[in-house]
Amino acid sequence: MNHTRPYSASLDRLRPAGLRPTRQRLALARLLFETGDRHVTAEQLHGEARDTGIRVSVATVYNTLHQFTEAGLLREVVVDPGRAYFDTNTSEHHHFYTEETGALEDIPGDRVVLALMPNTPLGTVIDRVDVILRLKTDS
Amino acid sequence: MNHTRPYSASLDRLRPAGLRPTRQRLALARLLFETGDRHVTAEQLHGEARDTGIRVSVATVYNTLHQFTEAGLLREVVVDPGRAYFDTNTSEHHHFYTEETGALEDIPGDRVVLALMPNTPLGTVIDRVDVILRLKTDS
DNA sequence: AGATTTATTAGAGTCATTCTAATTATTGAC
DNA sequence: GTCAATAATTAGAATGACTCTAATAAATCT
Repeated sequence: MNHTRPYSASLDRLRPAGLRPTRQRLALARLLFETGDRHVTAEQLHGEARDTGIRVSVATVYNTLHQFTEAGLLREVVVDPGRAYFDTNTSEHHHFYTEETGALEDIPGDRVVLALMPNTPLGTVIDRVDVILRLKTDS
Repeated sequence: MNHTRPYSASLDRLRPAGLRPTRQRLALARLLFETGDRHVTAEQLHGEARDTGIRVSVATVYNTLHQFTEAGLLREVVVDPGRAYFDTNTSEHHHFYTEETGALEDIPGDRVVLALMPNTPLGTVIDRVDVILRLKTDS
């Protein structure tokens, strides 16, 4: 970590996305991107910001997560009807999800291979392929 | 369709699940299972019941969908953070989902083949594998 | 039939998320 | 740098999907 220009990496992410480097966006970008790949909910991120002494409203956390997703900096992962997760790893990969605990993690490397590509319904094309391995604790 | 004993098929579904054959459950079962495979939300099913002249509360629609799912008569499909879909096809299969329209449909037959099985995290086993092909309308 | 158990219900409550309209920050032109 | 123009942030209200509560009603058991 470079403590002399702590925001420069985040700045470089926002600029090409056409997002003004506001105090809130820079701070949230640091929380999201400076500790390796991670999965967060809006509530979690808002809590972390609070704990780090950053004053940011819930609305801004939601706005920022969606703007980052649009800009390709984040990817939304749909595993739970009722809460949205965001993944800082935007490369092609899949997920383990443990419903009981809410734990969401990337499936390492190329451990999932899809041999597929059915014909899509008329007038549509594939936008994304999501594979979720739903886990339960073994009893 | 046998119009002389219109509820007998539904009855036969409820009995083994240990669910009392109430007026509401029988009516909802008919809506769900008598028109081939389908995908519904609670709101949709409640609307259909209303339109068919069945008086049933929202709470009961939710209760019934969850009880049917527990009993293995339905399967929940998670594609949208914010609304739950239920699928009357409980056999192993996967889904197309078009976010723009909310359209959810089964992927026919064996058109998806997963070659996988990564090691799961310690203390867990795979409960279910979900594959969602997210579609967009081609422009 | 009467007692017991289980379901249903209306409406209040909750939770994640989005909206609104007012305030504040950032930018671009001078 | 200053100032207007533009865009972002905010608190709090609003929404939407779902769950809970505790009272009533229906199904089952004896």
